[in-house]
Amino acid sequence: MSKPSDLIQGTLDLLILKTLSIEPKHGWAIAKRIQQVTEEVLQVTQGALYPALHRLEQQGWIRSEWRLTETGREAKFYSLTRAGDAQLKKELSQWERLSNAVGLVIRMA
Amino acid sequence: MSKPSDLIQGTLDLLILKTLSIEPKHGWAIAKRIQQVTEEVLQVTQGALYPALHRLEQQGWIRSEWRLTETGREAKFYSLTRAGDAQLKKELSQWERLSNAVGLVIRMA
DNA sequence: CTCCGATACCTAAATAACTTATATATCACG
DNA sequence: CGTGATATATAAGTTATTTAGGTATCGGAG
Repeated sequence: MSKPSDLIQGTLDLLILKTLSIEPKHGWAIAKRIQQVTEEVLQVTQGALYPALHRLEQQGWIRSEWRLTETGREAKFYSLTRAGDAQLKKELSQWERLSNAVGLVIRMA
Repeated sequence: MSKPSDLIQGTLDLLILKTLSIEPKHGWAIAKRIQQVTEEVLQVTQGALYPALHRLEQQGWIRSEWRLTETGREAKFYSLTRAGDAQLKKELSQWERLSNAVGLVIRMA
């Protein structure tokens, strides 16, 4: 099944913000979605997930609200704030910048 | 001059190993090379550089030797070991795997 | 000749993000 | 009624980094 290998440090905020930019979701669903989209390459464990969500909420980038899931269970739904959208754009361009730079190094002759 | 923004956490070992796979270099020169190749996007500070070099040497992935630089100064030259070359390949494929996964998330509809 | 900026090495304290482990509770299913 | 999936959460420990120091040599300007 290939080892989990998890995350690239510092990208979790970006992954969460991007996921929420599609539509509001609760924590568990965010993690599931990221794993699904990446074909299980990225594993978002609870110990990383919940602190990250609280971090982002404290920054004012996301906001939460208890609602019912499709399956009728209580869950904390998070949605992107306007500031969060701006932050997402920042983190996206930062990621492009840095990951391209890594690419330059690993492809250097 | 655009903010430094430095590194993606966990990629420094890869950057160093790759740089040394071209040719042996001393620490200072490794840092300079990475900055140069990335057009100053990646900044390798000394506080990150030297501990990383010691880490890699302890793992047996690089080996060191005092020699003279082109400008006639003593410096510790590092070169890749066979194990280091294997490790480089591992880290390269790991990077591809993970950074592609991030790409999937940030490009998801 | 002396001072300064660049080269070259190094370490320590603090911070941040993550991993691992644990805890709780509900729901669906057999 | 017990188990596995859903759902949230925190605590302890690890690790890589940032920030801030410290040492020393060399070349060139003044």
